[in-house]
Amino acid sequence: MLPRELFRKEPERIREMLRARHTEADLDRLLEVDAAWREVLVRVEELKARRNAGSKEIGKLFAAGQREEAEARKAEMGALGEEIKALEARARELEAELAALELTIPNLFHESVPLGASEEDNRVERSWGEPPDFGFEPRAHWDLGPALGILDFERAAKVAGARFAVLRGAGAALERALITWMLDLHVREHGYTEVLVPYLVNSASLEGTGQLPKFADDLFKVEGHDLYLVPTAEVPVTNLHREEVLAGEELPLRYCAFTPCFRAEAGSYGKDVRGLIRQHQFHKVELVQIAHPEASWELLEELTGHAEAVLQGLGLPYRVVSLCSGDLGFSAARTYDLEVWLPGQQRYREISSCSNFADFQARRARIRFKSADGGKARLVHTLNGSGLAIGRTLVAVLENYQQRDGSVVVPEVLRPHMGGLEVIEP
RNA sequence: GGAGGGGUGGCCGAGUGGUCGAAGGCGGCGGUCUUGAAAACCGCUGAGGCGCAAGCCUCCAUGGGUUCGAAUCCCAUCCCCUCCGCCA
Repeated sequence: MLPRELFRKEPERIREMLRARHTEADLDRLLEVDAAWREVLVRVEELKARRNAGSKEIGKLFAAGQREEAEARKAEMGALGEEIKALEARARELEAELAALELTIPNLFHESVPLGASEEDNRVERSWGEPPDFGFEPRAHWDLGPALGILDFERAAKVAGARFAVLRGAGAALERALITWMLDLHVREHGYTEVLVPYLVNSASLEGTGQLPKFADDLFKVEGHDLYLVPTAEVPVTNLHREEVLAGEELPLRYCAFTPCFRAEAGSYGKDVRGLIRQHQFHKVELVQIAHPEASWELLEELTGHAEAVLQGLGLPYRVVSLCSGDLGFSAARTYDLEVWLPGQQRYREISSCSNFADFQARRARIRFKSADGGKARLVHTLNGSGLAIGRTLVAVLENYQQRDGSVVVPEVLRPHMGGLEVIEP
């Protein structure tokens, strides 16, 4: 959500942003409704001021025993009340429409964001590691996994449907090792506080971080309840501090959380239908920071580094990409994607997305801070990034550590978490 | 699921129809005192919106209603606590 002043004072800036994002929003209607709402509001408040003064007088007249005079005023105020009620209803209507429109406007983006229409225009910032040279034709994980007996898509389809997977034996252990190792790394090396949060969240939380109202189709909703399966830990973790005023000194708050993530993936039919890349349910270790506005851009670099440290620790080649204006998420002001090399597909694939939302989420979720030296409460900046998506990391490990005979070497850092296992064999 | 109790400012807590945006306390800020600090004492200290401005309007869980006037009365919903039931 953007500040209303901005719509009023600099609508052209917003129009320009919408163009650069290659997205549509009814800004004209928003401006029209805003003007109408303010007009009605001024009239309502005038009438209310009169009624308040009148009512106060009635109290005094009764106290003074002037009953007749008081009754006359009562009749007068009664008529006023009817008028107020009608105008107020109109004002409420307009404000509701304004609020709804406001939620459909995406965030302004940082000046460093490259302009462009699609992921073709994203900018590669740097890369790390070399794609391995196998000396044989590397296989994709959807061949490797089932052959090793650690991945079963068919039985997953039977118990749930498409876009689900069953991990088995060393596969399940590998997933679990990745989760534990990543959490430990962020907690012990990077100074994050681990939190374990609800996997079902209410609609207020989803509005706070920007998934609702625009992206309801991407979510799984629990029938008969105001509850949704979390699409990412970003939602419960950022909303931990919704409607709070934090102490400036304790910023930044750094949280990491492991959660399953559930996504309906509506509109991605036919995309990544094979393998673990795009699932209705996957695991993710998420990093969330709640920051002082002056520190957030630097913290985005830092947080991205924390996610990179995971890939480096696992020895997985990757590159860092700046999302262009057209590819940027609705709430993000700037995003770095980490893309890991997948030998089975001979391409880089997104494995982490690290964003600064500036005050966009904070305004929706009313997360503010106050400095010890007084002053007004100000909006915080929020950031988050995957550190990392576990399923895709498992894919990357299988494909990058495969051997000619179809076995997979376990990355060294994970071995202590897998009972010392060094190689996954059929 | 059943019965009962409750949701008030950064926090705790009083307030059952008008003078209440709300006592008191804690915390915070400023001051007096002090070499400095603590203690003590004094003062200040909620948020949002509209308006060029003076100023006005909202906000006591949320949404409706009654009334000239609602934190206070009525209805609905949500959340928390206690007990009972069920249950990993």
